[in-house]
Amino acid sequence: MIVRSATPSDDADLTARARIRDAALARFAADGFGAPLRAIAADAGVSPALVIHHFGSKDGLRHACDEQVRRIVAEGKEPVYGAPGGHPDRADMFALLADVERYGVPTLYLLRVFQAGGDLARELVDDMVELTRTTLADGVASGAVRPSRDEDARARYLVMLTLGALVVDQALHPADPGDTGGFIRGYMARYALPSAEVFTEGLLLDATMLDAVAATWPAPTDPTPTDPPRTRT
Amino acid sequence: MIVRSATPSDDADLTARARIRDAALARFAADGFGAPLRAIAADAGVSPALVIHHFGSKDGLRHACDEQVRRIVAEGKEPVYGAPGGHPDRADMFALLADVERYGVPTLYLLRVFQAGGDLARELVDDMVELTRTTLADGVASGAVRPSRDEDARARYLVMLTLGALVVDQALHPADPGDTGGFIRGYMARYALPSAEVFTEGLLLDATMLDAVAATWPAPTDPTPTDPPRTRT
DNA sequence: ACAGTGACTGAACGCGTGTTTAGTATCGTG
DNA sequence: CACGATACTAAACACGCGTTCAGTCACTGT
Repeated sequence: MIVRSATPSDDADLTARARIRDAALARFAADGFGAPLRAIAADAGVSPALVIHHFGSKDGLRHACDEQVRRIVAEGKEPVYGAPGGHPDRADMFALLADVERYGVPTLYLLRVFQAGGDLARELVDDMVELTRTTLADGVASGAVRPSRDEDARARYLVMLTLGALVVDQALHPADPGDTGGFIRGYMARYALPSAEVFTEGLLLDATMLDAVAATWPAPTDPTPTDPPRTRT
Repeated sequence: MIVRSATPSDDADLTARARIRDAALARFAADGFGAPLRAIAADAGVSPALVIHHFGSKDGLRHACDEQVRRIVAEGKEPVYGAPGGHPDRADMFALLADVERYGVPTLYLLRVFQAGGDLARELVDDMVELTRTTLADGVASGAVRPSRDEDARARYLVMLTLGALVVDQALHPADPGDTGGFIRGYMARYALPSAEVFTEGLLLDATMLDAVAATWPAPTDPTPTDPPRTRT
């Protein structure tokens, strides 16, 4: 059993283990998960062997980074969403966005996660879809959001759209590792206006394409099989 | 020139160089650009040394694949857009989409390109942005598309959104290498409806967020194109 | 004082990578 | 036929990777 009596839990962030983890987070965020272990060790000022000693393997290090960023996300989400199932507070959300310098590295790390795919990415996307779904449902109930023919599909699609744009933007114009917050601010400066525009006003003025699409890929009927198989055309 | 024969494999009548190129295209599409040269050589039924002999290096092979997919895109675009600068024909566009089985591998290859970033990705995205810009301008002129406060930014944002969703969807749910068309059809089945819905009807019912965003990030008064920030060290 | 334990390192190992080399078969052309 | 160029391969090479190993150091409990 390992007991860390000499160091308080808060000082744990100063241990070599934490230094390695943070260096890996930054490296992975900057260069992707193909970044060499030796580079991470050099960033942390330790030998490659020590990384293995503390984390067992590169996968173990990756896992520790995942857990760390999960922790950061949870603690950043907490003031915005309050208790689990709570509703987002927009003022706190903007405050969080303004504090983007603090969350720049974890954000870029997450973009690398979504870029690379894998189990954690699927899990996080599912979480975001669920969060978006409930938030949109609240909006629909309060009259702020237009109802959809398929709320689940819309929530997932919106997550894929916004996440994907961030991922590709990062792939196309890699963020300066020294100014991780600049990436987010630049993204906002470029896309905030068209984003707000498209999502409030729409894009197409006539519904011919929507009708054609709705006829070709109809929305799923109610999950209860009491409805007739024929959906509205 | 080349006559297809009833050989067990359609590749048998291609030259080794073309066979290697096609094998690389499929491998890169399936596994990304980190795919080992030896695997590509095995797929093509040749030795790794022959790949180098024909393409000089792995980068050379990658470049040949880029050129090939560029050719395929051009010849697929030609009946839809006609002469350079022509306007898209929607009927031909749907015909092209129906022929997705034929273009499945090049499409997935392109998604890998956008996922990995790099010069080709930037170039292709710029092309697509330009194409989208003119197409949207036509739509605005004909009254089919709503005007924007910043047409350039909107065109770029729409390209990033739709491309990004495809890239992330592929990263999260890798396509079956044996059924590359299934990925596209599945994507359509899942997202065509919410896509058409969002882009014709919009999402938000009141413009408070749009107003706030327009005040924080106003549209450029002068239509000077915003150059992407080059912050590489 | 003294074993014990964990942090830590330099050097090496095994492996997979892209690439090179030397050599063989095959083809086109004088 | 002769011969040079091309297609092609087996084997080896050089290198970077994650990982292992043997050993040193510092600290801790008995």
